Amino acid sequence: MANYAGHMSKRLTGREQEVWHAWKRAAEMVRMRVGADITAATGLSDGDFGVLTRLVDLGEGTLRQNELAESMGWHRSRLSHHLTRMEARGMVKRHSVDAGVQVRITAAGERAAAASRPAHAAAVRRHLLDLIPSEDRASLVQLLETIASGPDS
Amino acid sequence: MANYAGHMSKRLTGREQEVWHAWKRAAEMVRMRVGADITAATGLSDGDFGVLTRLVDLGEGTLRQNELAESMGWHRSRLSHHLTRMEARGMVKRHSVDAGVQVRITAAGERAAAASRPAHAAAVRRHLLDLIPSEDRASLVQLLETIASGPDS
DNA sequence: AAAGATTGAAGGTTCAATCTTA
DNA sequence: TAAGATTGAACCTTCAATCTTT
Repeated sequence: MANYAGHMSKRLTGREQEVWHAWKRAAEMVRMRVGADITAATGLSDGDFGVLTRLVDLGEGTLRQNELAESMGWHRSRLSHHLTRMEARGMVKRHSVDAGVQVRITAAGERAAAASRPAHAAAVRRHLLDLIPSEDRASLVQLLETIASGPDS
Repeated sequence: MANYAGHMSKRLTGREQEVWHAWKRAAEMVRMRVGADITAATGLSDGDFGVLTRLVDLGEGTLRQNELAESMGWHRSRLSHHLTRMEARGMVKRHSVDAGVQVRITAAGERAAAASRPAHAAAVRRHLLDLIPSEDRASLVQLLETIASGPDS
């Protein structure tokens, strides 16, 4: 059987493995390092920080739950569980509106987000941004967006 | 206060956020998509697959637990919990040796790894490799390795 | 029916404390 | 003492089933 595009073989070639392993290791390392730094400095998880800052930056304090899920790239149930935990800690409040749920940041959530931004920025710079030569950034973003949009786009 | 290298500001600039969000979204999407495809096709998680194939490819069926943790980029306790679950399912066995633990793949583990390779290769190609232009691969790998090696390297 | 959200159970990850052995 | 490994608790993620509203 022919193999014109390299898509038929039953396992990854050495070159393919090299890309895959480099990708996985880098993604895992950045996730672990940024997560550990943020949690140690602020007590928030990376997910907490993402929720709070999106509410502030995208919605001036409030978003539909579904918009929030979309902007984070999270599935509904994941966000639902996460908001349940954050609501219990007083970071956000939910109330139902037409055909959905509105999520609003609390005063405590705003304080936590504001207080955490410097540590978050420092961690992201240290573990990711500073390691990318500035002349590579634009093309990297384009590639990452292509990857994020997926095979069916 | 001066800001020579862009490292003093208390939050990410728009450009920095663009890189960080693109990175996070791409990493999350690839992880979710590959994970879902593999689990649906084989019943193994991505972690299971990584453990089994490393045992086969790097160690001809057996590795020190510590070497395995290092090659996966995992912390000790994470691997320990994972191996406990895999051992309960009969995929691997552990036995202690000089100053450590030796992990060995079982016959069932070998069968599972072999049976899963095609689905794994297909998922990785579909959700990552096919989306990277081949002329970009070498430079991407180099960048990912720089990122993985971290700020203290 | 379709979209948005929730739930519970099972599996995965982290942190700190502990244990074991060279 | 130091390195390798384990444990339990808390937290996070996934999946499938369910519920609610339009």
